[in-house]
Amino acid sequence: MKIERPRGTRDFLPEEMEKRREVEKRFREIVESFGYREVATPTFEYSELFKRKSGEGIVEEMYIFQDKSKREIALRPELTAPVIRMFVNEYSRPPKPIRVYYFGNCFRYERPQKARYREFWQFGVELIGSASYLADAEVIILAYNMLKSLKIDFELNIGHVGILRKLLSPLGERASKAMRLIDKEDKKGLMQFFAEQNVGRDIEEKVYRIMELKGGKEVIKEAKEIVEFDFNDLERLLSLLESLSVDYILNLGIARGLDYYTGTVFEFYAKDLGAQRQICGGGSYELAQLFGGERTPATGFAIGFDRVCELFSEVPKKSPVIVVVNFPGFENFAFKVASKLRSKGLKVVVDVMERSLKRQLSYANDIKASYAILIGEEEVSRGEFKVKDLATGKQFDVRAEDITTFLSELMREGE
RNA sequence: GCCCGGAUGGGGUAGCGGCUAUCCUCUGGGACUGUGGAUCCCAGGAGGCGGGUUCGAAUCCCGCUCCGGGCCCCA
Repeated sequence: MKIERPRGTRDFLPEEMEKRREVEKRFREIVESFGYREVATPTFEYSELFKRKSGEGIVEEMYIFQDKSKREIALRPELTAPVIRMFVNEYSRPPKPIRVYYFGNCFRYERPQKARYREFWQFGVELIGSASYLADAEVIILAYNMLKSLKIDFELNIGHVGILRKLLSPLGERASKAMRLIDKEDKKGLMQFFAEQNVGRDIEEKVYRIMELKGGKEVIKEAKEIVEFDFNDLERLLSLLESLSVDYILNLGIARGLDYYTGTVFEFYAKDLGAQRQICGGGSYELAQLFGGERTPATGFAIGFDRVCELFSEVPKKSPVIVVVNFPGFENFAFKVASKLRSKGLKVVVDVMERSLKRQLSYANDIKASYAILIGEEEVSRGEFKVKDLATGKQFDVRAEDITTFLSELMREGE
């Protein structure tokens, strides 16, 4: 009986992995160009960390187990909480703002479907210490650039939780519940809630109107007529984005069910991804105090790495491979030549199957090698190797001592 | 937790009650003892699991498992 992969997990074959590494490489280059530095946190944490952030309800969706000392452990379902925990525990002293990024696997016990897996990867950043709209602008621009670098089709939606909260402020504690319903776009539940709570007709109507507001900057004008709110930061944020040619849709219906979000929130949606369209989500928040730290403003986002990889269609360039082909008895020469070439940074493959020359060349062809170096009696006695261009079939005699420079130059030309 | 579809060699498939389970690809070898891609030949490898119906099941029925898509959820 074969052993299968656990449900919701995947194996990545070389081709897939090369693509993923290419995406990762581009992301790293961009975040680092913004001055973000990488951090890593444990794969598992006390489940309490995530419960505090997201509520008891998420227990259902987490991989939770007891370790041998009866500690309740959870495989991380996301990375913002661990990063903020790290900030609170041991990284709160550096000069503000702190710019960090992460790339790691996360685990959620959910029903798998297209672009949703039980083990998945998140690439994200946290910008900690600033409450300014400039911080929000920076991370939005950063996410925007990252996704653009993959040449994928997406739509950026920006909202602000403060507007709806202001509107709901007369409800006091009960506002959170309403925010959750708005977040879910549960219109029925919302109407029922308003009725039960005896919320005034006036507020109810205004909430519905705000939820519908979607479009360009002009939407703010309409919003101002509905609710008394300081739109200054939002306006400045949007102008800044516009001056940098960042396309966005202002969507005041974006809400968040959780109280730690403080202001700007944003989501990136991809076309052509079925039900799981969201490829990036973020916003400003305050979490540190929930984990025993000082109240600290932060903003950040997480990109659904697997989802963007599915959309990324470019085939990364592969560096050329050289195959050393040898006749029986010349294995030592083959290995030596290979070592020499590798030390110059070339990718070199030797025969380890003790096959015939013919089969070795056939294999070279199968793996799409660029060049083959032939080593046998003739070559060794003359102090020369034959270098065969596998694309053209042309063959050159090259002196043994010149082989590395000869091939290095060939590779440079090929670029 | 709910709904729909599916499961045949490593990958892609045909058969849909009855010969040794089809074809392509793949992998290894050979034709061809110092030169790849072509061709030919040989070899390798398969009906998810359990039960039922039947003289006989890959095929029909039931259950389970797993996979895919959607709902819910999405921190």
